[in-house]
Amino acid sequence: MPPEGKKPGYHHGDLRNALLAAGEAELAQSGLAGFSLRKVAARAGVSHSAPAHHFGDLAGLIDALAVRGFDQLLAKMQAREATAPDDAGERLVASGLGYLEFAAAHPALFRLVFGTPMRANSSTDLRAGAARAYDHLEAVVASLPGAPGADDPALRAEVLGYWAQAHGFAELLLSGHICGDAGARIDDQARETLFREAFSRRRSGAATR
Amino acid sequence: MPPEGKKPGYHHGDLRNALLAAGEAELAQSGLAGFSLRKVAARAGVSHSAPAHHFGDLAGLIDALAVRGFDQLLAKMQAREATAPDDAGERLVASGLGYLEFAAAHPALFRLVFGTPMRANSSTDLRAGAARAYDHLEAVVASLPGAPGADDPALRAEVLGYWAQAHGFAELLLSGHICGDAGARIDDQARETLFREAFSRRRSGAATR
DNA sequence: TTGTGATCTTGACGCCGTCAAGATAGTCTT
DNA sequence: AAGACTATCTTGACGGCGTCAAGATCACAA
Repeated sequence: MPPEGKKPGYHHGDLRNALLAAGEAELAQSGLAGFSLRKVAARAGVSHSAPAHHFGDLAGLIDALAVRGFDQLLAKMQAREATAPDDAGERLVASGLGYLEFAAAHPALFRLVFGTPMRANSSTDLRAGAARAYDHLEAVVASLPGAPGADDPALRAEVLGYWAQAHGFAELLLSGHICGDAGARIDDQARETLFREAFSRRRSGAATR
Repeated sequence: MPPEGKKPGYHHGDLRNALLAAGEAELAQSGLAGFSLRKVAARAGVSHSAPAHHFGDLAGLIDALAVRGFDQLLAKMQAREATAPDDAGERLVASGLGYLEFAAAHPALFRLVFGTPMRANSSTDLRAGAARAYDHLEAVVASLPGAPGADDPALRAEVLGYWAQAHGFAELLLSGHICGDAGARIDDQARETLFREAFSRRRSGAATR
């Protein structure tokens, strides 16, 4: 039976995607702390070791979820850029705001994506997803007036500088180190204006050297 | 028996500190993934539920380790600043390099420190440790020529901008998204020059607006 | 000497990831 | 059409985990 129709009992038909969806739902609802293979399986309505056949082990499921997470992150960035005025600088700011938007909307998934170190044993899918996101950011940075050329190694430093600032801002937000005046969770709008200010203050060059 | 001499059997004498040291050793050796209360207890040579009396539960031990981690992080920043020339900008760069140095030297502890969100239920010790680190960075930023005044809300944005960039760089390093040319782990020296370049490119103001 | 409270151990519980073995259902061959 | 094969999913078991309740041991003070 193709990935259509109800579950006829023993065989699911599209269990892999169902498990990924259940995993995202579990992350969104219960966070990353108590994330468990058995809960995901139960949410999908299958036995506790059904996921093993599709993902191998817990690391495999996390890897697959991270691939989807990277794609969603990139999509958020692009969606935000599409709303920006036709200016390279504004597009870069919008890209960062999309980054923050994703982290705030899916904190557990964001932490999962960047939680497992990207090593040689990571799946090629995951490496490809990360490369897609990086390449997109690089293209945005390269379109800035006065940016280093595509073959200039300084471009890498430039891209990493922007990426690090947006990523650090997102991490500090999720860690609770950037909060409202009363220590409460920061508002969506306040988050954006604060990032805009911090981001453009840096870009205008405040000080020495 | 005061916290001196060998362990006379049943009572340890200084178990709390011994458990904290064992926890750091366990983090350094086995990382954050398989970190377990029982392993820490075993490493300290006590039964599996001895830590409960001193830390309550696993979250309590992690909280206490995070407090020490914040202090070590701040110490690394200050140590690096002490080696910098007497210039506000250089001191800021050195502070960031100390931040990176700590993250690279104690990756699991670094992730533990920023892993658990800082919420209202965090211990006052932890909040104080985080505040000490922030206040120090704020002082360094405030000493920059042309920096906003201590009462100017723009100072906060400025501080967060610098913090976010250093923190993001550290996180991306630990995530393996900043690596050498062949995808291998980046060298200590290469890390520093790359951060210096990314950091100062931003500060010199590369582009529009 | 006799408590008395702090400290640590022992044992149990349920949840976890993983593995081995078996049941079931499509698919392919003849 | 019948049988075999393979992919898929279930069941049951194992050790490790955090946590709790109960008991053992020690330091110290009355």
